Amino acid sequence: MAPELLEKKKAERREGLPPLEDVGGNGVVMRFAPNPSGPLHIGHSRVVILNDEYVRKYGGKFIVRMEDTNPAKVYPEAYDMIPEDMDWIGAKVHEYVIQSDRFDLYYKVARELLESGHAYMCDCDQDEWREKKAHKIACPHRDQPLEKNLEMWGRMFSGDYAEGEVSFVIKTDINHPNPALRDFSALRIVEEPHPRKGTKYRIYPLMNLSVAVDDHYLGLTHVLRGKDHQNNTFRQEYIFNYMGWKIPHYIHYGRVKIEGAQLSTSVMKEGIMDGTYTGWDDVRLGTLRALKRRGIRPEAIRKYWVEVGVKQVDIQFSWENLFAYNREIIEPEAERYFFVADPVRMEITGAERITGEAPILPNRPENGYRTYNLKATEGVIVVYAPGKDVGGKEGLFRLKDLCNIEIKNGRAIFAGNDLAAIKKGAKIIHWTPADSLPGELLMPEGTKLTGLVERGILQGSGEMVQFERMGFARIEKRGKKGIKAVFAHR
RNA sequence: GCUCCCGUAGUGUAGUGGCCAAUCAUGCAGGCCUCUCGAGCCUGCGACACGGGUUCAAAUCCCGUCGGGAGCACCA
Repeated sequence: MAPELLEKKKAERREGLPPLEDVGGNGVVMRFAPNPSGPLHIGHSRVVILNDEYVRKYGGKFIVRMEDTNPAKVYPEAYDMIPEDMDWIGAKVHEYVIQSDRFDLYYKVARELLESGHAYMCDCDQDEWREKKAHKIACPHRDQPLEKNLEMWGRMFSGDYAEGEVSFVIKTDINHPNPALRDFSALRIVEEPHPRKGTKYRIYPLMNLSVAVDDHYLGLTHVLRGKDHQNNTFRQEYIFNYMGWKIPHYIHYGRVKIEGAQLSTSVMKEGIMDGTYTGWDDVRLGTLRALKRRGIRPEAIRKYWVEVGVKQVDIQFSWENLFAYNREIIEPEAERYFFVADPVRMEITGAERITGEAPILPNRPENGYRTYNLKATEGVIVVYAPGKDVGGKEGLFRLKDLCNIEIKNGRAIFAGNDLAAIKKGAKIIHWTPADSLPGELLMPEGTKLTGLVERGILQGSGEMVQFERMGFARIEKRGKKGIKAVFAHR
């Protein structure tokens, strides 16, 4: 028998995203529909990446649609921040659409729905209406004649009603077993001025109307949305069916639980206002701006979400896994330096001169070395070491890439340069020469570590560095007076 | 209360009836390495929620239980 037949066949492991169904010759048309209430955060990035990946894979069009049909939730600067974030994350957007430019279209469709008997005008008390619906009871307006609906429609537009007094309701099935799917409002009065349109409009669509209308008129073929929209999809399907439109493929992905970063736009906004946060790129926030500042590469975020995929399972976001992908990207190019936090001054005796060198990039020695040439003044050579490593401790230590020292009775004595010391149990620590620069390292919790950084960092130019034995960091400021860096991860 | 969705190692993921005593990544533990709490190499740890059924055969199909999530707004 041929040997290959004896071997166990391993099933091919699927790479990348699962294929999309029913892709036509012109590819796909997909959308990302953010509410412009603030900049994008890590949660948004999932659907952005997924859409972008599919449009790249199949060709077609990626539309970003600003869903600003609730003036109270609009943060005007977001109209500019979102495209910036899309660019940073590396998404290729073919078209931007703003819903507040399309009110007339929503009115037109709503009017058609009213005339075809699939909707009604209702001025019931909101609470009573909801209560009736919960018990499968139709409100008196549900079956009123078209003339009456048209009359109320006209009065809504002419200003006879105040906010909250009337709404345009789409009929579904008042007896539907799923209470979430019984008749729903689709147009309501909003008096608050719109950041882009001022007081031009008073009648605002609710998302189920505007989304259905736009998904149709923008020609969407496939829509990715969170599982929390499942019922909205069912509601919108009523509109599609009433209008005789072809329904795009709606694909629902599971909820993502993200811990360890602030994602609530309102909390972030408030915190920035009152000074709790330094801005939208405060490292404690989960915004893309904050991640950028922390040295997280968009490619790592992309890889992470592609790996997670589009399943309906709810998942736990893993910073560890994201960092692992990021590390893979930055590790080869992050220049190595020593940063000593909480430095302890050490006076090494027993040597007049100590020299050493260390590669700037361990895997690319051709990129050069940091060289150390320390000379004694009045019999001592001064270096600084991390308080947590040497504070109050004794024994044999290896100053990485320099020499061994023996700490005894609080004094440091030169102990040769034999690497065998490591085998004998000498703890490897990092250190910094006497002429080092002040350094500040901003940690993800918002705290700052202060310490010393070796001068060689001034020769470097890369954005990302690795402070050996501490982790990767992004350099924000580099100058003769010192450096400021933001911690990324180990 | 009603309705919908989901349930593979710590985390994410592959797997749609036999090739699964279950894939890959990450994590963790140990080892190697003339020097990092980084990288690389090697070894190990670790999962089909549970119970029935269908079948010669089930992670994969059916039913039930349990567990998780979502919705029932004139927010998105």
